[in-house]
Amino acid sequence: MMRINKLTDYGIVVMTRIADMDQNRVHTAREISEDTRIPLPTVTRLLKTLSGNGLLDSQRGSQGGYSLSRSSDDISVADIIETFEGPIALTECSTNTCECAYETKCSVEEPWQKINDTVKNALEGISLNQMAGKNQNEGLLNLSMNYSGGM
Amino acid sequence: MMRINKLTDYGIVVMTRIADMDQNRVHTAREISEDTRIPLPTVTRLLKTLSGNGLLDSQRGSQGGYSLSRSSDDISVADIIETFEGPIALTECSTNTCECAYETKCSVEEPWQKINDTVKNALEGISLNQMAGKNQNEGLLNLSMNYSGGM
DNA sequence: TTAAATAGGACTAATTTGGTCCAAATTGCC
DNA sequence: GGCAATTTGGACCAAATTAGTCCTATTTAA
Repeated sequence: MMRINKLTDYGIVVMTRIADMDQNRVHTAREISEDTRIPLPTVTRLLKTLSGNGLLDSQRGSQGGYSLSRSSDDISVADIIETFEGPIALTECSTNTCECAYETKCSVEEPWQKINDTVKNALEGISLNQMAGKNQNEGLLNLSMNYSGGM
Repeated sequence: MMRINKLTDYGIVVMTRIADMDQNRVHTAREISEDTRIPLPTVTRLLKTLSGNGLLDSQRGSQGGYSLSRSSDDISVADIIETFEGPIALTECSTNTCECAYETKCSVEEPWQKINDTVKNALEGISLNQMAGKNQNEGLLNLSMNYSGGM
């Protein structure tokens, strides 16, 4: 079904939730778990990953917790996906290590790179801010595709 | 890594290969296997799926084989992906059966639908013809994204 | 000193995926 | 009519990936 992993999905939910929260204080794993109803051990792991990849700042110890490392405008859905799944690459061909067994130079490689770029651009174009509920006015997400006639 | 399944990838390779071949005759599983170097049992299964979903016509018996069911211009990458993986849906939220446990109405649902549509449009915009080697002149793939300011 | 947090990593169960194989049905050809 | 070449349909298993949990160490405020 070509979908992102469940944990990645959760990660986006968690990030969205944090973006919706008070930016002036940190939020604990327990708080986020209760809020999202995602089990605590799982939330803990998500937050560790997000923090380890620089999307969240963490503060240890009592009164510690997590907060966005930068403005929700500056965090994209692609950022979060890549945190959990590595570089966005729909096929091996989309990476630099494409080694198609069946031919010296496979013909689908180049098209795949373009397809991949398109998907990547789409995901980079959506900010966490747009995902968050505090911006529920419509019209924030206005992606559109243009298939231009020329190169 | 958010990638399509290997079998789907193979499926695209197989379809591309068939599109590159002589359209005036059918092609056997064995022929395609030798051509793509994908093991025969696997190719067999791919072709069955593709034929069962209407992307290929099949002719049984001696001298039988497979051929494109319609012009390579009219077959998109999305068609092939959906054949193997079902409807393109990056998350549960992208489907109609979204049942986010953590809230009555999850805030990320609507954005996900738009993200999904964007990706889907991108994949629908690439035809098999564009993937095939016979059109190796550049400039055939010219997807671009427009982030318009308004709704 | 203690309690409340995060950090790091190991571990297992569940699910998905990839790949193979077999028997049946169909069709052309001798 | 019989044989050989095909597709069809489905079962099956091994491998890989993913999801989820748990334990211990470290940090920090009160």
